[in-house]
Amino acid sequence: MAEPAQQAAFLTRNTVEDLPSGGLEARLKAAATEGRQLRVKLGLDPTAPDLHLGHTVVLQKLREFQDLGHRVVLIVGDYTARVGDPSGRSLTRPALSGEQIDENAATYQAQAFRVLRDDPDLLEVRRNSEWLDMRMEELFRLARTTTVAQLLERNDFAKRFAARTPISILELLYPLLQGYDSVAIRADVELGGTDQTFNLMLGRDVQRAYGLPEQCVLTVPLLAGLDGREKMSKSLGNHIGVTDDAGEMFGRTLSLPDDAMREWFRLLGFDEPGPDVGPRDAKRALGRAIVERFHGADAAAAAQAGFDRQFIARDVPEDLPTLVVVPGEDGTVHLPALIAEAFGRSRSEGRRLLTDGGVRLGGDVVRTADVSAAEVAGKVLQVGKRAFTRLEIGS
RNA sequence: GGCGGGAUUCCUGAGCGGUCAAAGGGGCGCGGCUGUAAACCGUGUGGCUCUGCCUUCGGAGGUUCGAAUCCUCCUCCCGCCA
Repeated sequence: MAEPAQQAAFLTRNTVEDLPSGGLEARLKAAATEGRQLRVKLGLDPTAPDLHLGHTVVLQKLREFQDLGHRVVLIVGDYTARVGDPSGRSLTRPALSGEQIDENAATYQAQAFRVLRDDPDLLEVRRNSEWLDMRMEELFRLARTTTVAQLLERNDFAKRFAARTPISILELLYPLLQGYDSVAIRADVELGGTDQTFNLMLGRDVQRAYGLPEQCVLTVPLLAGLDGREKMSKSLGNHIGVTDDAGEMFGRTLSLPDDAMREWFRLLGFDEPGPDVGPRDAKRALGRAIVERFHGADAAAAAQAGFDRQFIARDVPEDLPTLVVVPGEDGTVHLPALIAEAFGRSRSEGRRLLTDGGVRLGGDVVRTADVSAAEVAGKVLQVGKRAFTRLEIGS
């Protein structure tokens, strides 16, 4: 294992804050003296089933800890998810069922393993229902550790309080529950996005109140979404899922605004291309690197080839699905119906697409709703630039 | 407990009782220019058996020839006072 100072320098690369300042190095030294691994905590609430690239930034950092021999403790927030996080505007977010949480949790773990090393010495997966399903008495003890004033220091809360928008008690309790996780697993370090700084720091207070050493806090920047503005989030639809297929990953990456590209390279841990590489090629390199990480080099090459074929050569992709068409009695087919069936849109939308010139048949724009069966047989129906299906006549 | 405000289509946010499937903006779709970038331009954005018809404006009733718009009750949200 490398010297603590070197480790600290390596681990704080591309992070925003290391709190308290220099705390990580001190902790690494102490651990080295005691001859033990650090316990590095990350909590994830299994509220949505899939991880995206944004999550992998912090996972990547955890992986670095693992590579240095430290132990990652991944906490699946099954209990907190069950309560239903009331923050944000999603007033109607329903508390998830136990089964659904179990399912999500399993998916999470599987996806996290695409980044983390699944080695029992280096990874421990825990669920916070193990300790959060506590007696009132214990909750009282936890609640005594923190004052309302402390909680209101959080920017988020402060703003809402000032603006007189509602803050539920449950929301106030959330940071405490998260902090208790740190107590339960005796975290040496906790990681999170910059939006988690307050919660992570509060974990220190909670640990202290329980007579434990306080964890160090390491925050990583939030990865911007595909729009280049908001942080990546599934609900904003600006994400790339870690389970997306290779072509999807590559294509979506290319839609990233240039401004956000540098940051993506950095946060995702890829080497930036030199200054002589133009933005177009740099982004293609980024796309390949991303696909390669999750699907391998062959898939990355194939994804790029497929992309070039489809969008540069304007050719139809390989392996397109076939839709069997049954003509009407008069021997014609109704295109809006086909569009609806093939691409999951409504017939009305299909009609609009036709009049807007967004539909191609065998490469040529069609604007008529009804065409003869002979005209469509064996041809490729295309909507927009991305949706294709081959048409075959059936009976 | 008292008083007041609100619930509109993906989001936001307009909406004299008829001309409202419902303004504007955002987002998104399609088209153009391009590098599936940005910026910009055009266009569309409930459904359908589509010159019309059907279902939508928190829920249930009611008034009316006619209601997103008026009344009643209900549910939920918010603020102020206690």
